[in-house]
Amino acid sequence: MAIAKQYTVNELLRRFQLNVTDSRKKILQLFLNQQEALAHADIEKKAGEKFDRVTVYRTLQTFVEKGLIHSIPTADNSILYALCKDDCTEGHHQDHHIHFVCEQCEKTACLDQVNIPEIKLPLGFKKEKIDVVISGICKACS
Amino acid sequence: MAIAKQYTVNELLRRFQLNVTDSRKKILQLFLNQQEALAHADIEKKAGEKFDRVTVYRTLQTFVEKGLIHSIPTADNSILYALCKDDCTEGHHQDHHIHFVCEQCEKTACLDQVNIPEIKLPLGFKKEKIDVVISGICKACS
DNA sequence: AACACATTGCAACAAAGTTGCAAAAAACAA
DNA sequence: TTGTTTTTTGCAACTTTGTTGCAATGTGTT
Repeated sequence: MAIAKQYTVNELLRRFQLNVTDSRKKILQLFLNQQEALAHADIEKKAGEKFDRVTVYRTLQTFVEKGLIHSIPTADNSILYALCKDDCTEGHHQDHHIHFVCEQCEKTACLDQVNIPEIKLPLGFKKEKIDVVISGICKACS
Repeated sequence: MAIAKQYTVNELLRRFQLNVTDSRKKILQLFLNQQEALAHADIEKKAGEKFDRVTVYRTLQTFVEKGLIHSIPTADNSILYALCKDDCTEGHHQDHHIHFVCEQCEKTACLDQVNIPEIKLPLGFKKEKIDVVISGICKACS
């Protein structure tokens, strides 16, 4: 299901079969307003009025399960979350885009334009999902 | 610097300019005996006699800094460690191999044979480092 | 052996994440 | 709208994970 800006937060939540609540609206809005990926801590801080830490955990988990956002593991052992641009469905994320981590501004973005070339695995290995994280200097910083 | 099995643990530690201690020998031996990547928790458990949690943290950190092992971030927000097969040097890891996570046995391995194809980034982005994690079913499980 | 230096383990702490449960809010039905 | 059911929230208590300072111990060197 595609997440496009023409939908309101309420409409989006409905489309993803989620009850419309305050925390979900605020947190989803955060993602819509934002280019780069967000960490749990960012969300706790930026979500305007403060929600309980537990609520943020549970909201993110729900969003991932329903396919609104996907998670990106990072080198420093934390998880970032970003909106799923398209064809992510409940339980199965198609992250066929790459993630770019800027070493200067430390922001992480999804590069939707870039395709991941086919990678041939040795005999016997079956590929289900591929995650590519490239770090370097982003467009804004160079 | 290449890590080959013909060297003893002691020799390896010396070569990487590390003092030879009990915990370092035991932990390095663990990695040498093992195909797949290890999590901090695995190491605490498997390291025969128990070392303090702090010692394990510090030993792993030292090994990463000196280039004996490299770390692999995982989707469930934990870090795995694996031996560096070759050309990793102090402070700079050349992880030009991919990591494969089996969804069945949950083991993570480095596929050294597989090369990462060139990925063209949009104008303005400068690539420094690339991490590829593929999940699916491994050879042993299929 | 004696020295300098590096490493360890303990304790205390900080941060991150989880669970159960009662209260509050949302959805649903009449 | 009102009442009923179901979902979500926030709190408290807890577990797990990771960090820091420091005294004691171990390692390398002469």
